[in-house]
Amino acid sequence: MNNRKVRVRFAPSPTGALHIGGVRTALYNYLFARQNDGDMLLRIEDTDSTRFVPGAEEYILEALDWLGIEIDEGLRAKKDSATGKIEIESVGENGPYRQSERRDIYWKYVKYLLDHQLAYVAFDTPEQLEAKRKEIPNFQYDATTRSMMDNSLTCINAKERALSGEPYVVRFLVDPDEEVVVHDLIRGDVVINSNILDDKVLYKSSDKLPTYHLANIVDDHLMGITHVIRGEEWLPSAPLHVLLYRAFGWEDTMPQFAHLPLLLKPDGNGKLSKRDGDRLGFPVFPLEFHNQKDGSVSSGYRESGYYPEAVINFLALLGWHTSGDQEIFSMDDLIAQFSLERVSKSGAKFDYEKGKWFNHQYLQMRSNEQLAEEFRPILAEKIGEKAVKNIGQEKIAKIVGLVKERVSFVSELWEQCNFLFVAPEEYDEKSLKKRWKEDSPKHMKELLVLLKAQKDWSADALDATVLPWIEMKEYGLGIVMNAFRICLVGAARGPHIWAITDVLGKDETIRRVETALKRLS
RNA sequence: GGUGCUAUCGUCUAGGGGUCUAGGACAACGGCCUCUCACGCCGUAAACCCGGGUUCGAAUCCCGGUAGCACUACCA
Repeated sequence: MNNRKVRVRFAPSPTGALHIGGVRTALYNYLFARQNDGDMLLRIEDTDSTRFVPGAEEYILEALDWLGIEIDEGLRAKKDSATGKIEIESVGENGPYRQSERRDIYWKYVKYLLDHQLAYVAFDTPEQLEAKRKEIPNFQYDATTRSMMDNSLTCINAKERALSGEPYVVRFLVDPDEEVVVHDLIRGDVVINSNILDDKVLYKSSDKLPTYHLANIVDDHLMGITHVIRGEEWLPSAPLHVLLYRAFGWEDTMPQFAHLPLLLKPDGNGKLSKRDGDRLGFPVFPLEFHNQKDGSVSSGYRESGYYPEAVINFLALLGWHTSGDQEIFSMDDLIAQFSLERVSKSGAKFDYEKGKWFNHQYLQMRSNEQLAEEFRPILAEKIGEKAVKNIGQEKIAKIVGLVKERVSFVSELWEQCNFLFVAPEEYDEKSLKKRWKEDSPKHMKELLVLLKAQKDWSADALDATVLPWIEMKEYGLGIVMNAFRICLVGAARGPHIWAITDVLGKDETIRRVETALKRLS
């Protein structure tokens, strides 16, 4: 058991977009697999056909692909090099990797349980169960109640009824008064008395599919899964899973469990939900999702301008931390340093502000050339493709380098540097009030003369011309420079003034001062 | 209601009997830098849920309480 190759799986349900909490679960699985030279599998758990959402599978796979979470076995995204469209490919010998395609496999195991009196057939309809729940407070289908229900334990002709097509389910027969121990890698031993467990439905004849619990155990066993790393919401059903492994006689190869703390709402308490994102204005999904079932559109981190590395880094630290002070982790850092033992036990509130900070960090690490490339489409939208071409990548990179430290997202670049591409249309009132003085027009007129005569337009040369003049006239550096800045930028903001004149060039600089003089005198 | 899990600054967390007058990061606030706005740098404020016990000594171990969360489906 200890010598087995580490194999973990991420097993989402295709019921919609992949929630950010699910992404973190996938990430931790991936980190654990990579760290131990193991395999990361992806299996689709679609045993509830009624909840299937078209496109969800593709979405999940594409999201993991975008984030750099690689799948070794099972279903994964394959990008068509020609069209860029995402296709699904299946790799590995243990398929199919979609539970709905594994019907035949499961029946064998259901039969085994039935044949060994470890499970039984029940005919109670949902309505009857509902009535029972109303009739008896805290009703539970278990050792204390199964004898009064309609099942193969209480009727003689169960086989005939089932064969005749009467709908039935198969329930797990849970023995009472047993202390079931679940060893959890994060929480230690969790002991639960089997009395509180109910006889879970393992299989329904209506669609010939098992429920999650049965399919999950059978697949994990068949696929050689060694570690089950999943959300804390599964902890209460873990004892049932242990019992199932035991029933099948698979205890010696039963995976180890690790139940991850939940991602909580930023405000108040409770699990982070899609609604919270809508309400508070941040995405809870990695990619934008167009729900084909209900037509809704949900925003995604990718479309909001996040870098996958930033999302990974942010998510990794929501529930896990090293003993040191390191905050920035590349995927390789995480693989090297991650450990399940250091995962927190308590839920983590989702702090969107910190997510922004991470993106800021990663944006600063990018080269100006890279950023210029990313900024280009936005710029083209603002000033036209032709103008962008005329300016050239090199100059755009230079401009981006001037302002990148002020932004967290590429999309914020435009508002920080628009004045370097387009002359100001109007002048910010607040800036004028504070920085445009009575003498400013006079100052600007004199400055204009100086600028026009200037041959060397380098920052140093301009500095050497303008500063002594201000000093000699005793105008005050701040007063002149800020007025000058208003002429060029339209407000009291932006990079160093000589960086601006450098980008603008002599002609444009002079033109802007003249325009301002005309409008502000 | 039942069962389980959890509990350190507003948030993510470090710490696992003495080194804790509790460390880091985000956010907040203040200062420095400076022609502006940012960035950056420096600093300030900010926490051991409560009560018992064990111990010379408890944020740390134990018990109880409280609170929060999760689960309690022919959903996953």
